Amino acid sequence: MARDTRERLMEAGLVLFSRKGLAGTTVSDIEARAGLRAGSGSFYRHFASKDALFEVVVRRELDRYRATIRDAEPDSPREPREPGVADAKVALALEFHQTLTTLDQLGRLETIISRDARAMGTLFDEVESLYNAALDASTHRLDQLMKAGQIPRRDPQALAEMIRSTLIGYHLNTQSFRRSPRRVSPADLIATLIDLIS
Amino acid sequence: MARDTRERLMEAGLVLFSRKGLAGTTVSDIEARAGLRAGSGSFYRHFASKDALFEVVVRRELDRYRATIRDAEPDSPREPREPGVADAKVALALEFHQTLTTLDQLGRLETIISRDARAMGTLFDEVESLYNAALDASTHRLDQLMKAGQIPRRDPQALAEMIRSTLIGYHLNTQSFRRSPRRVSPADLIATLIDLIS
DNA sequence: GTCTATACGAAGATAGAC
DNA sequence: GTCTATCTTCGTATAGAC
Repeated sequence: MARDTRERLMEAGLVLFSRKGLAGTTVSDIEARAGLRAGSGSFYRHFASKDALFEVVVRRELDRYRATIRDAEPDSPREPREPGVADAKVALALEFHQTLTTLDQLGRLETIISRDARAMGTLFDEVESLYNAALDASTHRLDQLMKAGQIPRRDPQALAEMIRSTLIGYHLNTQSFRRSPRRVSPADLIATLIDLIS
Repeated sequence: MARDTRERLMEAGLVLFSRKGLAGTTVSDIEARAGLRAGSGSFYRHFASKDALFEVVVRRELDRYRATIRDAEPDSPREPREPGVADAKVALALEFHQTLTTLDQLGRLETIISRDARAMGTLFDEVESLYNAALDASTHRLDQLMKAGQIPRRDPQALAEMIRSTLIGYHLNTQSFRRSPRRVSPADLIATLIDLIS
């Protein structure tokens, strides 16, 4: 038992909520997974209720999400000076790849959201605004690339939405249907996307 | 009470399973929504158990899905003779629009799948193969368009996967975050997609 | 075919020993 | 801080009256 019990309970909750949903997860399940005796009320020495744990877990994942985004996006909007078209492609590829990685890391939160959005209460609004912020940032970046003549001019908002839809759709698909030999790799998808945009 | 009770129970189950999941839905909920007294066991005069209803409901939606696909895709792979590039664009737009409509109609099954895939047992495999069949059909169509010189040549499989990801991602996004004035309409999305492909 | 009433078990939650 | 034991609530499911 390396980490303390409260920590293990949160980790267990995260996994189980994403797998079986809030209603489908019992406190006994959580105790068992955290190394406690299932059915003993030991859980309640650490959290007031199952719902309380749920909120704590979701909030923490949300904070992690924010941190990941902050890290991925340094405060200064790096504008490469005199960038070539190739640079733009590389930058876009990196950005798309980063988004997929983030989605992977945050997969559990993603799953919890799609499953128990209604149980999340106000936290749901935070997720939504975070999502919209990311979309706005993407729109802005695409707009700049267009103005710089690095990619053809189109409706930047529609394009941003399309790209985000693609990445999220791909992510969710590979989550639901985990085809063993994935027919189209993330690299292939991104390459196609870049090819189309530029 | 226009339709008979069994029918109303199935309808109620469909709605509630997609909203709150299998575990989150109680038989009493279902009874109430079907116009029966909640808590009376009247449900059990029509179905052996909650799980039994779940299977029946999912199977019926699956059959509807198949029927929708069959209707949307006439048996003869209509190959327009001497088609212009404009024709190809129109055909693609119609196809994408059709896909979004289907996803909308089948939204509840979609939600149930993403929520309770594990509870679906062998039905899940049927959904997956259906999904893959649709993807293969799309790949084939794109390949033909490329060979006919109507759209630029690319990896048809990657392109098909990308398009499908986009449509599903868009659909799920607008489901989860129902922004009232949708920032990018389905038409905008499709237009962007077509613009990029051709 | 729906109701009231109820048996039964599963799950949430608490008390108190160690 | 975890355990055993227990209480309570709720949900599944059945029995039998109407």
